[in-house]
Amino acid sequence: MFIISSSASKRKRGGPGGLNKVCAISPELQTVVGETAMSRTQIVKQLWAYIRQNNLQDPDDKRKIICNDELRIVFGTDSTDMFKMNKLLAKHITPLDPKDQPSEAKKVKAATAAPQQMPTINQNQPYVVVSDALAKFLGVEGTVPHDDALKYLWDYIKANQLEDPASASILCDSSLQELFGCESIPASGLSDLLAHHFIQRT
DNA sequence: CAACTATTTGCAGCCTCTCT
DNA sequence: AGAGAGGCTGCAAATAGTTG
Repeated sequence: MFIISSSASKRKRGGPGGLNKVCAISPELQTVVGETAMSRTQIVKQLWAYIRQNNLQDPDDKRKIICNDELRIVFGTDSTDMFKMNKLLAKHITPLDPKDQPSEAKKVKAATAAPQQMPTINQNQPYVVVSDALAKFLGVEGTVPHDDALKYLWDYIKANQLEDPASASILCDSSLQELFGCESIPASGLSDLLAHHFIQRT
């Protein structure tokens, strides 16, 4: 967080690839992050969300991670730390078919085109005014950070075990049915459905 | 080929503010 | 004015692909 604000001018290089490249996720790791393919950064993000959700951080040293049964299968150890975690993650991340990569990279590249004209990356994370139904679901008064809404939704889905890995879909409980108006939704379409509840950016 | 990209928390150093 | 306390900022570490 501080790195971006302090040295944004210094960090002009890098790009859509690297850690932002979408990779395939092993079945073991899929049970934790709930996706079949994600970028490394997203995987790490989801993993930390999972760790917090299940209180798997060592109280004495929050960089250390105590593995539950699922993480033990993934990492093959009872405990690890945030640095080793990235190393162990590499075993569960494999590059997607090269044919698929250009389009994805292109998409991100297009989004970051003309970087000299774009002030900072933080401007891509505005607050959005959400529908009453979503505001009620999230427990907010009407506005919410765009990314946090999706994150909260995933946290809720995982907490209530609403994922169906077999069909890569999400089973809607009463709250989600009220929000989305259907009994199940494809995991890949979650962000699109969520976007329907965004009224305007602030 | 080095730098950059994202993510996390702890630690060190610097700066500012308040109190004596 | 000097000293102490507290807050803020930046770096460290791992990962690998992309870019200049």
